[in-house]
Amino acid sequence: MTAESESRDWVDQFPGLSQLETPARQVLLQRSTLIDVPAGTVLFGPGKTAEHMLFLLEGTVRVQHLSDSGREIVLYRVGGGESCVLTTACLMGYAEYSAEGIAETEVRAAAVPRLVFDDLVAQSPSFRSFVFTAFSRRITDLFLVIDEIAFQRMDVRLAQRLLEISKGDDRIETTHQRLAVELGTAREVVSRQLQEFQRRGWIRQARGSVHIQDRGALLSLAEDAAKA
Amino acid sequence: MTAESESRDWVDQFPGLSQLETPARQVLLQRSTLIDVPAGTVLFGPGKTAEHMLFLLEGTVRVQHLSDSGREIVLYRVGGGESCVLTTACLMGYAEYSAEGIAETEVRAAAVPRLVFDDLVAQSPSFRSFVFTAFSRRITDLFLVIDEIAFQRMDVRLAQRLLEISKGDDRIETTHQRLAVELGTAREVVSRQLQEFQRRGWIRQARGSVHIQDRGALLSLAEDAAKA
DNA sequence: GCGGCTTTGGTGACTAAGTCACCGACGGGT
DNA sequence: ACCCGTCGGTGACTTAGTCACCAAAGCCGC
Repeated sequence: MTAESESRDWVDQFPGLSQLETPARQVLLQRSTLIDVPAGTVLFGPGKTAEHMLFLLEGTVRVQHLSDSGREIVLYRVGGGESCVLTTACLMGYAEYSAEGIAETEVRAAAVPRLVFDDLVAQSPSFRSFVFTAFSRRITDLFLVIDEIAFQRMDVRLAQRLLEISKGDDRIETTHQRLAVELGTAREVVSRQLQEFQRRGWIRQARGSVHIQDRGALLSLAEDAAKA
Repeated sequence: MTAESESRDWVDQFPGLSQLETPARQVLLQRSTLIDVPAGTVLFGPGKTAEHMLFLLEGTVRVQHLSDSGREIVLYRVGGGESCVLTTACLMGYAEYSAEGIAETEVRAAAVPRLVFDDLVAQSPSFRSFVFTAFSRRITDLFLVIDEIAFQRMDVRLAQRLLEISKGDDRIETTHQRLAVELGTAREVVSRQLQEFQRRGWIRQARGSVHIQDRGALLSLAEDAAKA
């Protein structure tokens, strides 16, 4: 597959755009730019104005909030086949970013300029639907995040995150501090929970990494949420 | 002012729609319906599909989330001159409500049918801008809610809420249980904090109400957030 | 290879918040 | 007057967050 045909096809990677009308699809493909950025790049953040809407093709972007008090919390992740509504929000609307987006892996994305985005929203019913769907999914997701922070026990949340981050692989490369930011808690709390997990034989710890030993046990703890 | 001229003018109550093009304004006015509902009405909630977008003219709507575990938390309020993006989200997009909206006071609103809404988004640049602004404001608001729940002390949050709810009047008609739902915490926690406030002479309690005695003290506690 | 530095993780002691179980007081109804 | 549901108070306990440190592991320059 040549680079050219690849750049013609990226729209197909978005389930929400499968119904996209041919003219709109043409506009999207012709007036967007493919970009590649290395892991760790800050894609957007306070003070940076967005002039493009991003459609993620590969990789994941972590969106986190920096509180006034200097603490951080991970809000959500955007993966391949999704668009980043936060850039959309700032494209069209209101104020600045109050959160930053960081490439967790190498990221490939299609950048759509502001004016093209606006035009597509006006012209294409299915593009509109895609955009609003993304917004409402994000909002209901945030409701769940709030719920989790307010009412869920830390051990359950930590187990969920470990499983979520590990994605199949049993070895997780991360520090206690980073896990604390994931959950919006303190490093000591994570350290103590991990010790307890290790004591029970569910994980093994090493400097800078966690090794899952008993995925089933973590899973059943993580799913306590449902039964409660 | 007759009922008719009043129904022609409601668009002016929305700062975000001041730039609205005349044809769009006509469509909005002619194809919307004014509704009045008494306090306590559930405007939307799980299982109810929305066929209208709501523009609030008078009153406030409280949006709260019901967690699986049966607990609740107040997410935000929508007041006069604002539109309810959650209904918008569900109009256009994805899934069902995961939250419910309750009229806190008597509410007057303009209801815009789904198709008219879609049409306006397509036709009017400034309507688009209004809608996206509302979405992004809501999302950044939710970020702040998350931040508050995760990192703010309960006494500070309670003081903030008391001031916010009281809006000038020193007498607040509410129960400890309701305040607990506001903050997503337990009733006992609220009771104990209120006792402490009373001990310090900041408030006076009575069954079903709280009387603010020292607004300044509450305010300085509430603003601790900034200095920390 | 050594000495200092930073990053990472461990720990105890304490405070804040949430949970559980229970009680009593108030305020309508009938 | 009595019953009952709502409202608030309380003690005992668990969980989470904070603070102040410390020690071990990697890193870097020399």
